[in-house]
Amino acid sequence: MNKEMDKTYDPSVVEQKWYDSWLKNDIFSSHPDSTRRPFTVVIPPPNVTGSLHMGHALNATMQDIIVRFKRMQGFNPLWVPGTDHGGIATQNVVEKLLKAEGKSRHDLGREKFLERMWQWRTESGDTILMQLRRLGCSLDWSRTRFTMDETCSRAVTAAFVKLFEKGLIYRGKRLVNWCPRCHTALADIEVEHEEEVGKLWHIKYVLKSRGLISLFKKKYIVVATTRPETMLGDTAVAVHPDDKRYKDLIGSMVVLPLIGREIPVIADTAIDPSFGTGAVKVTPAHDPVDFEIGVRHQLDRIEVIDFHGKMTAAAGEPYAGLDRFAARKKILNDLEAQKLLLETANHPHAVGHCYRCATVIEPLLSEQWFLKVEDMSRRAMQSVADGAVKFYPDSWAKPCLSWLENLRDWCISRQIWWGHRIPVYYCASSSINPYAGTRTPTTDCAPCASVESPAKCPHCGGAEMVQDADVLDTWFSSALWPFSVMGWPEIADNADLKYYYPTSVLVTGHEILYLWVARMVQMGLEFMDAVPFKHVYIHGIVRDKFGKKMSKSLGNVIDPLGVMEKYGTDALRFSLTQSAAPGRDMQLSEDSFLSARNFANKIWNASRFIMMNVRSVDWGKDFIMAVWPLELCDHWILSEYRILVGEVTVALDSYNMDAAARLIYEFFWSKYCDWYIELAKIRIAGTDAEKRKVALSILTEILAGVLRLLHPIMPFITEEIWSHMAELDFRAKKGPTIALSSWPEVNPEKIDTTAIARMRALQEIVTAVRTIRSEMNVPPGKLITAVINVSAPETREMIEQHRQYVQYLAKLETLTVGSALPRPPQSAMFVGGGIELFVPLAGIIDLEKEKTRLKKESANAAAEIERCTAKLNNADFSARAPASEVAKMKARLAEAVVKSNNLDTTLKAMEGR
RNA sequence: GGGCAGUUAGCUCAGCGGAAGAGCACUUCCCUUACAAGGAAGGGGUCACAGGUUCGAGCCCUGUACUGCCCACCA
Repeated sequence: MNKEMDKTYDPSVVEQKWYDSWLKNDIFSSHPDSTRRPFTVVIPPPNVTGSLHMGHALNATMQDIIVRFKRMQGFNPLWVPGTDHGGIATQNVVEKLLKAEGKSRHDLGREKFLERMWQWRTESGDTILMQLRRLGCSLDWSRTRFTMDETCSRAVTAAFVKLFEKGLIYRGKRLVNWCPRCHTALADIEVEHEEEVGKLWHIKYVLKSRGLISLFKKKYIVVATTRPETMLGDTAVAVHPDDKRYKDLIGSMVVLPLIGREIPVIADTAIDPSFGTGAVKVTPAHDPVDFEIGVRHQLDRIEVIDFHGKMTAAAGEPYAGLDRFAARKKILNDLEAQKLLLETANHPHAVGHCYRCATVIEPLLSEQWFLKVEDMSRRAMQSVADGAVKFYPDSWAKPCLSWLENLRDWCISRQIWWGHRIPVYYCASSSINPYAGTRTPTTDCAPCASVESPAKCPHCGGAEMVQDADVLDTWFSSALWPFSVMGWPEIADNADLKYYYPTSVLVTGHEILYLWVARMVQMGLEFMDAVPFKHVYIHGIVRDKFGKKMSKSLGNVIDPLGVMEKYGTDALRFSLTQSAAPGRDMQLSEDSFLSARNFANKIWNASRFIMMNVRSVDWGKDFIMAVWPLELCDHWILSEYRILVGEVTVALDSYNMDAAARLIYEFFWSKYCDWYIELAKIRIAGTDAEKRKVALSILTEILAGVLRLLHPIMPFITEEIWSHMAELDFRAKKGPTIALSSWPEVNPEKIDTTAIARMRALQEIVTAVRTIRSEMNVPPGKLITAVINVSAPETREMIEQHRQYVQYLAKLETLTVGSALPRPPQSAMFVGGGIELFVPLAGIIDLEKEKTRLKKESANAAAEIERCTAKLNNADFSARAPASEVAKMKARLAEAVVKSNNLDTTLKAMEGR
């Protein structure tokens, strides 16, 4: 550990070493411990199909920051890792593999196919978990869960049975969102609506002659539709009951074009008379609104599209067997040919797509299992409303509430094979058994839900039971995650559940707020009688530099693994953290990693410099901290550090990780490195061994503090540097790994505002000299002299006392301080902060250039005088603004006046010369 | 159609009631023994627009315009 540090920070040699070390020392695992407060986080389980993308990296980094922060604060943190089986998505992946072999899942059969699925999951399912290790995540790997493992599966079955027995789960033939490609039903929320410019076709439905044609003004009624193919299943035409145009047609019959079926004109208030023609074709089997109308008017439901998206036999010749879009085309042609197509208008409208494969969703009638959500939603809303679940940022509470409020029953059955099979069993002889085939039912036994496969029918004792073929929506198991990972439904002796539940915070992106977060709240309340998490921290979505969502298909993804490879994991983490304003999406480009990488290198080199010098000192037996006496810059940097610690702690406590990152960056680079290290060099290079120790002590103390503040964000580099500080005894008190060191605590009362003000004044002088140097092209290395006039005696004395700071930083050979020293000939000038500064530059100075510069300054001063005067002359300002503001303004004016006078005097003298 | 964000330097974003900030990019100078992945200095902004509140407004209020996202059964 005592070896010299390399000249640049090389993440590749460091990261693996420390992660292994953390694992070896078992510092991430957590056990219930009544003497410590728990802090629990469950990871949003990534799909087993996944490889780590930027969204995962951001999400995991945010959680790791919080968890590491809490660990250092002395909590007993538990962060549970795991993966989601990812139902449809994962099955699609394996089906694609099969397809490449020229096979379908049906060729294999359910059992063989599932074997194949498990094989795949065993081979590839842990990839993303390995990648989370690479990211440095402090997850308790001994608790790794998978939604389809034994623990989680038991919870899923138990939850289903409980809900079933409570009467909240029911089966029914409903209109559901069907994906013809994935061949399964989807929940409402799994349908993605996309605005598309479609067509609105106006079609003529001819009225049936009743022998009293003259009674009608019109011979036909025009309906408007975006989906003409569904007309084959029309069983009515609906108009609004108060629509004068159609009032007298209600009750009459029209002839369905192409088919010739006679259907009634009905009145329903669901119709908006102002849209289209005000007359709507009603297809109860293929449209949710029409379905409802159909229920109200007892209309037939004619199913004309099948589960593959093809027209059924019921659609009639010549359409039967055609794909739905081909049928649409043909129908339009046929209507056109019969002069029944009156108008084709462009019509932007939202079209539903499958969230897994983007196929256009087809509303179809089918038998599905539903979960009644009304009561659960009500309780969830209550929790959000009364703050039992608190959102960060809280602007997400309202959308969450309104989603819960408008929630309809959840379709939980899926017609795929990969997932938790629905634990419902039918008596084989029952009329209810959907899998009876040609068998003649002999009983009416109701199906039962059961954790174990029942040996016989609980109703008739029949020995043959058939399990439902469907599996549960993958989000059903996800919804149980916060307690299923801890072994629910085991409650009695479940120490984990007692200790760790409810979890402390859930960290996630807003794209799965409803899909997942809201449902966990519902399920947590239902089964645990307590919210699953107290806080929800919502971070943004990672976008590319053009603001587009990163996706493989767009080809704009930045691979986090590549970034880690190229810039280091800490650079990736810092970069993500810095841009992660709560709730706001972030645009990421390659540049941001570069600056984070540079920051890491800066930390590295500052540390290298300090350690190099620390080692060159003979400390005696121990490394002694805080050796007296301290001087101004020590008080200053300690004060700035104390401010920093307070601000970073507040930021992390309120999930403002971005602010924490920026605060540390700013302090470390612009204060600690740019000023303090430079000033400390005076003592480090000096001959006074005691002073040298003081400077190095403070440098080390603050470095150790900053490393700890930074550790949650940049775990690897901080640990590596920490290890290089191994021989310093203060470290022993703070733990063998920085991950278990204590979070810095400071006494805010010790913040020395005078020291801060004084340093600011000195910095201003240094900057002024440097500016003059730069403007007059004086090389940085060339020693020059300066003369300062200061009117205030205490400031003068302060500068005298710290002249060395100024001389060292501004590279001044001599510095003369006085109150009314004359302007040296051929000198450049600066006025400000109560001082007048001259830099004699005989032979170097360009007097014309200097005059121009001073004139500009003079004009600025004049403008300032005007501004301040105007403000002070405003009676309302003096009367209403706080006294401190008025005083500040007066001081500003006074300074500007002095500045202006000094500049003008000098300018006059220069003119006269 | 509803809702929620955003609009500040060329780019990415901080600041959210009392003198316009950072990083990157740009210009000039510097390989000064921590760091050229660096140092010093500099140029660049009527803080989207219009009203209002206030002694005072990027900052609060009300509209408007764009941009993005979420929700929604106008066929």
